[in-house]
Amino acid sequence: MIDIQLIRKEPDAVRSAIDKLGAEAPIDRILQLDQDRRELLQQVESLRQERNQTSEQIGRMPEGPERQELIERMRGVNLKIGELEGRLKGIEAELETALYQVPNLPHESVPVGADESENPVLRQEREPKEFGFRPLPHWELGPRLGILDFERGVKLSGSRFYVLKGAGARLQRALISWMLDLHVSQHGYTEIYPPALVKEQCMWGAGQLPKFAENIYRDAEEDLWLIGTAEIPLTNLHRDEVLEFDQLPLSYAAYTPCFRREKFSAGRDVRGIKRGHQFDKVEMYKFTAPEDSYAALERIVEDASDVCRALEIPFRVVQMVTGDLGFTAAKKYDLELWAPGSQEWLEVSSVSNCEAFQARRTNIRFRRTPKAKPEFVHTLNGSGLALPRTLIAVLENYQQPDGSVLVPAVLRPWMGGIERIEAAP
RNA sequence: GGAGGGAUGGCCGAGCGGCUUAAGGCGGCGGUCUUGAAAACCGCUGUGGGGCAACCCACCGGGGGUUCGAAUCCCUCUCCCUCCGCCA
Repeated sequence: MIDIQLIRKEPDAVRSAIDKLGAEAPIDRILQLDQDRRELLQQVESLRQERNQTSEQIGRMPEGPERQELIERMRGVNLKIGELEGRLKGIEAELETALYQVPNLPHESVPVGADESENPVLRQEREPKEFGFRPLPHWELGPRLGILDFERGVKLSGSRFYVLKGAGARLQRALISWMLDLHVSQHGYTEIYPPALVKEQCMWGAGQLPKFAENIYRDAEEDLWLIGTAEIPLTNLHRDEVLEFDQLPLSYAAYTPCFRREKFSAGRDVRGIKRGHQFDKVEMYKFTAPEDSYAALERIVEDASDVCRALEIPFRVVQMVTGDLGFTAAKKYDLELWAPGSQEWLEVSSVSNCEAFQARRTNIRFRRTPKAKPEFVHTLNGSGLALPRTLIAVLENYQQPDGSVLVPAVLRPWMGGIERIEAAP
């Protein structure tokens, strides 16, 4: 959430920032509730002060009519306190609900735009190569090679599920291990294996709730929710902690499965493995001091870019305009790999600086000096990378005229030396 | 799933319903002493909120209740520990 102080002090700036997002937020209601809350709070506190002082006095008094009279009076004061507290509680609950609905505000450097069609492409590395034949989309290539089975995926779990088999399954596993090793040994991340089921509180903390409730799977009996991204457990890893300044930045890399209902994408990308209900992802995550977060954002884009570079597949970096920032990001970039068979740029990574938005929701702070007041950290996340789409890009870019697929050189050590994936005879 | 035990400040650990404004200790910070350090002694040592100054309010795992007054009594939930059952 954003800082209530900011809403209180500069409501017009907040309103215009939310306009740029193309979003809506109950700013007027928040201002009213905030004012009501403070007025009530002062009344309640002065009554409580009276009760505390009088009760102490009663404790010291001998039995007698005077003491009884004070006790009687305090009964009345208590009644009043109870009534005011009830009202205060209601207002605070409503205020919190309203604050949780306010999206993060865009950083001043983010270009204003209505939607994704206005996202500028910042740069591109490598040109799509000439194949000399018509490159196949992965949904044809995979089944022909016997490494991708849609029918059996549907048999097991319904639409948007598939089975990877043989060299296909191994290729994904190789990608996961290689990416994690790259981030851990070359980019300074600490590997984390987090739970894929988390409490509802974690969903609010990471900003998945309240907006994306329809897209989340959850257990009907327990308070356990399936993560749509490792960003969720990683955000909450340090919930309610006060970190030391010299610990920062904390950099984590995690491999997890991700689960999404895809209710918002009904009918879109139904072919292939581009958008499923379950997919794997390697995620990068950082906790930084506020003044360092924008340098860290660029750093994560580079870390994700290194993956694309090493795979020797054309990719580009796209900046999200204000209208495409989503709920939690103040600034966001996407990385897209070229898929020559599908003939499209595939979003394989999304890199965001959430500033203090998630830290405020999860109460994650740090102290500059041992005596200093705790401040909220900044949090950043970026895919590094999403597996199915990376797999698509590898298969489609490395396909050969004879229908086989070469294994990218960097992956061969993780593939037991296999250099080429060929259809079983 | 069943039975029992527990949860108190950064840590350990006391706490008959009212001088608890949470004892005491450890650790940490500052000071005195010292050439310096140690020791000793003295003081300070949480978070959030409101006023934005003095100050006030809340917080003893969470929530609710009893009372003029709750760390303390009652209900409930969560987590941890021990044992039993089940289990990859």
